[in-house]
Amino acid sequence: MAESDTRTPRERYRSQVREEIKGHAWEQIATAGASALSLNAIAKRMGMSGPALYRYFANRDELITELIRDAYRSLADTFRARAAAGSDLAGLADALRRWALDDPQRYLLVYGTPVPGYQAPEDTTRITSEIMAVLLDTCAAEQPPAPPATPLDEHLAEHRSWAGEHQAPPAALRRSLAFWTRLHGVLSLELAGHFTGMGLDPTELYNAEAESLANH
Amino acid sequence: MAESDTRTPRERYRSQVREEIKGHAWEQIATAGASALSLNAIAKRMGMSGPALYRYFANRDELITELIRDAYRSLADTFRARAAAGSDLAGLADALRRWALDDPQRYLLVYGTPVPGYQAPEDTTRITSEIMAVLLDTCAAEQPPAPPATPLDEHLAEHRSWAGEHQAPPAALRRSLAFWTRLHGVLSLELAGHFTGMGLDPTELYNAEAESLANH
DNA sequence: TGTACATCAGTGAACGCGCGTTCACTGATGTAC
DNA sequence: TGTACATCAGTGAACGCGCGTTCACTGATGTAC
Repeated sequence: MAESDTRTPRERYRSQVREEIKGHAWEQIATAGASALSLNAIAKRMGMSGPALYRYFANRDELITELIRDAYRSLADTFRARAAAGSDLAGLADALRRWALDDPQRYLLVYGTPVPGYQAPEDTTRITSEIMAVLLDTCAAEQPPAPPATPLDEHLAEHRSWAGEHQAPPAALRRSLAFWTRLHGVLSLELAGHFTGMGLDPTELYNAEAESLANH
Repeated sequence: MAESDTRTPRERYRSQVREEIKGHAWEQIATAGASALSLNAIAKRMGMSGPALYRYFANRDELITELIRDAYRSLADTFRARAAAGSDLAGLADALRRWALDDPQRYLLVYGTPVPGYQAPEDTTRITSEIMAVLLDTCAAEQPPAPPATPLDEHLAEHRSWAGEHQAPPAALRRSLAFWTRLHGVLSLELAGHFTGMGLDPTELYNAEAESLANH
């Protein structure tokens, strides 16, 4: 595992500071949201002057892009690790929920209201494909008995480019998408605070959806 | 219908300008998002000086609060109108989707990433109750035959404060929540742009969810 | 091992900008007699 | 119908603020001989 680090000390230092900057960026996002992210404020907390950060990121957008990319990556890695450990659909649902609740602002940066005018880097769609591939694998592996065909299956049979080269049957495509949209439905309402004051536990809702997806 | 307007000309003028301000606020939100809403910018577009707006709103937060309230109200009114016209569950799903797509930023202001530090006015929970009441009525009215009891029903039986005085059976509570979370799931992913590049039509997903809710 | 040079991290001053918000004021509109 | 006064919409100047970003610079670190 421990490969020798062939980078020069300067290169190591650079990436170390970059990581530190990103760490402070996440802290700031956690308390004030992504729209309030400020390079000057990060520098101040690091005990540096504002312009110093421009040695590490070309500008504010590049930093945000990097944070978004990392967020996508961490979810994809989480999913892959779970699947590699032999997890079933319910396990993936659990992984998604933990990932979201572990750092709500990270979830919201990816799945919340898009920053207007800002467009995500293109490799995010590639990472999304990775995530969907794990989902498709799992859905295809544990297809429940006799899944009835639905009208949606027809549409998906003709629009399956998002599944890439994956050979999943229509029912698996449909289940993957239902997994994705239903669980995000509970999560996004929960993280936006729409269950507070309703006097019920979103976890119960989430688990019920996950279970219904696993058995249905 | 046409009640006599007992307000003085000045009062009428005031509320007219207030509405005009809100109109420009929505335009601005539509193009740059809620976080970029600026009183000065609104004033400039109206051909007024910045401080003039303080005759109509105490500050920026009060304006945003008013916009959020209006957004909630418009959805509740839409729902009630549909239900009053004898709509079924599928009709409500359609109403929700139209309302969301008609003005995505209005949807996102209510159901998107919350503005950090800002807390919604308390009467929004009351309006949400109105919306849920319409949903519960509809679900209770067209209960599908022999709905099987689920573990979630137990939880909801003990946590039904959000349903107010509504006497809906457990299955109706469950169906209402599923309606709410599943349709928001498709909508929020769609409006955040997570289906672009996937090569499928979110409308098909949405309709399939709506139909599955109506028949199941 | 020591010296000469190049690289590069970080600083401090400065730029223009737009923001929310206050204040004292002008001028038009409405009200009371 | 006309005059005196009060109300109130809107202005312009000013406040302090923090933002992203540039630039010329210092000083430490690494490299070549």
